[in-house]
Amino acid sequence: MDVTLAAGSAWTDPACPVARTVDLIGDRWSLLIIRDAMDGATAFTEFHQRLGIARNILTDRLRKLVEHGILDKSAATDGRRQTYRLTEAGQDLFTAVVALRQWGERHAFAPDEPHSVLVDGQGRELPELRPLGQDGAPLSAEASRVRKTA
Amino acid sequence: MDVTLAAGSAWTDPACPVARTVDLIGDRWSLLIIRDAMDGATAFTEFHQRLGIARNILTDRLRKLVEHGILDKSAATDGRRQTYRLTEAGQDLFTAVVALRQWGERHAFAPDEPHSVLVDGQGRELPELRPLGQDGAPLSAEASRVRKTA
DNA sequence: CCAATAGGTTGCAAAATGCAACCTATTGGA
DNA sequence: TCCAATAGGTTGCATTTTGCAACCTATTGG
Repeated sequence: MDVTLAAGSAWTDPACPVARTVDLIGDRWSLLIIRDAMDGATAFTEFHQRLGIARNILTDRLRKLVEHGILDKSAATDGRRQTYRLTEAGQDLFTAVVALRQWGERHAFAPDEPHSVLVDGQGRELPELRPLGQDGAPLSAEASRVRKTA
Repeated sequence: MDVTLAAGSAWTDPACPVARTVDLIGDRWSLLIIRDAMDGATAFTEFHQRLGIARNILTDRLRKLVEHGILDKSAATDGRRQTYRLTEAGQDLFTAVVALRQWGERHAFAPDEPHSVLVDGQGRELPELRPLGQDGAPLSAEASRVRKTA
């Protein structure tokens, strides 16, 4: 596998996986495009209507997401449509999207404010995601640390 | 609790917790500031040096993160320093940071490329985070759906 | 065969970002 | 006691990114 950012641009912090991920999808729109793709959107117009994003920016973001191996672009059977689908790497962002969603539910809404809910096949809300240590106990930021590369 | 964006600006998608979270921390720097705060950074200069961010932008991001209840600002015992600490809401972003980190480890590095590693108190790497259904089985994006608010 | 649909591109204005110089308060040491 | 260094900003200006609206081309269904 060969992973690259745009030609002529460099990683913000090459050794840090968080920074690399932010470099790839950390703008105002990419994650929402991915969210909608997970919710079934596949066509340009569909993303445009759901998001209210400017068309030229959407073009650019879709191109970059394809470039970065997160979306796959193909011609639909209907010859005028293009189909954008999540690659395996794109689907693997599900965990991150769920984590951001659950944080938003807890901290970005007033207690009485309604919001959409992510449910499983049986219509039940998902349990809260939490990092665990190797021993299976919940792990906090203070109880962990970043081991720098040699 | 009262949650607001900047005065004069509106949520990109008010009913969606993912979108609200992105509105709050979805720019090139906020998540990296939070990452460094989790790694022990507390002072303006410390963030500036670790990130290589422009000073005026750092000032702006720190102010917004404080405004949004993610960081807390206080005068240090050393009268010239300010101390920025994660609030409870800020610490609660740990799950999201871990999810983004683990995705980056899996998809933003070539197999032989070195990267920093997050370890628990005993120096052991964390297990991979995965969303589960109420039944405890791993849940994929396709097996879930978003239930819109009435 | 023609209007509607789909997926763009282009030009220009507005906003966000980055850089470097400057400013003020506190501090520690000679 | 004073003064250079430290810390945390602010300001002005250039560059980059974003947003809006108009335009373009190919395909489709009636």
